[in-house]
Amino acid sequence: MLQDLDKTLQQKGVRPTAMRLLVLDYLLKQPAAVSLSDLEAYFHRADRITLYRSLKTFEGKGLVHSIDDGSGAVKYALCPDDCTTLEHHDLHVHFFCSQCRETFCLPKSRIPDIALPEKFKTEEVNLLVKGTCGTCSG
Amino acid sequence: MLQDLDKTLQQKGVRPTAMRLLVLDYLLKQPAAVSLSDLEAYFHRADRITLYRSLKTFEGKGLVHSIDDGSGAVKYALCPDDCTTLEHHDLHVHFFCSQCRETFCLPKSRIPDIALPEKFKTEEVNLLVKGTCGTCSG
DNA sequence: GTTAAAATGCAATGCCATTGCAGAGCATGC
DNA sequence: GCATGCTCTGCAATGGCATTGCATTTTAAC
Ligand SMILES: [Mn+2]
Ligand SMILES: [Mn+2]
Ligand SMILES: [Zn+2]
Ligand SMILES: [Zn+2]
Repeated sequence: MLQDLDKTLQQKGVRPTAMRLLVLDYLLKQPAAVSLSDLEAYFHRADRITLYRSLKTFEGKGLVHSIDDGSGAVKYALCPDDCTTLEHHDLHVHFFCSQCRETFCLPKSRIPDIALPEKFKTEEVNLLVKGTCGTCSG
Repeated sequence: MLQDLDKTLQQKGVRPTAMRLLVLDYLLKQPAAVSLSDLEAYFHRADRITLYRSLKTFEGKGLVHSIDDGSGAVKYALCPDDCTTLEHHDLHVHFFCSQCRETFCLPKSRIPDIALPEKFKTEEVNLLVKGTCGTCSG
């Protein structure tokens, strides 16, 4: 179990420290994206900055991607396996529930191609849907 | 000319003060969305908070809409005529140029319908494209 | 075990958004 | 014209979040 986590980190080129293993373990169990404050609340004995840097390291190595859901705090969610340092393949929709304020990755909702004016070149597309999630509308 | 601005504000239920007329005039002349800092830099003699509240008032009355382009500062752009206090019709794409860091409304690029999982309900959709704008790629 | 590199903990900073409050400006009715 | 009440404005203060510097600890490599 911890072995698996260890291996996951190694494969992405992240050195598996105690804190990083705990953070990864936590991330794997979350149904929704997490903010730094979420992490801080859960690991109340850990230093905020260390948690921050864990996330940043993970992001840089293609382990998580960041999501700006407009809530004021950036959130993070695990990437699909094929993300790397150089390339993030998170071209999926993000959903922010205004009820529970959770943010979800919707990998099945792909982002359609967008027609842009002449000469405009796309590098990255972010699509954020706000509304009520399945749980809250149930 | 100033008459026109005056009328525009009145129609949206915004009382036309000196500052608001100046801000509206400025907004009308911008090809790209503006941040509070932009306003502050231009109206260097005006108070930042007053400018801030002008934008907020405009936003509340359907005169401008706000855009979170991920640059850290919220930007504002004039709404289409049919926006009101209650309803914003800015279901268009926003484009952030990573070169010049300007943000543009692309009203002609409509946002396609997004297929969501069962029970998820859409209230609002934000689509932000990052890349290189026409001017910078020219 | 020694040593260099990487990670951590703590303090400090900076930027942006937002609010409270007192004074100025404006519109209205008398 | 003048008093009155409401809105707008200016200034100060606050709070949240992201980010960095630096000294110390931990880890990995030799
Ligand atoms: Mn995602
Ligand atoms: Mn727009
Ligand atoms: Zn919800
Ligand atoms: Zn550009």
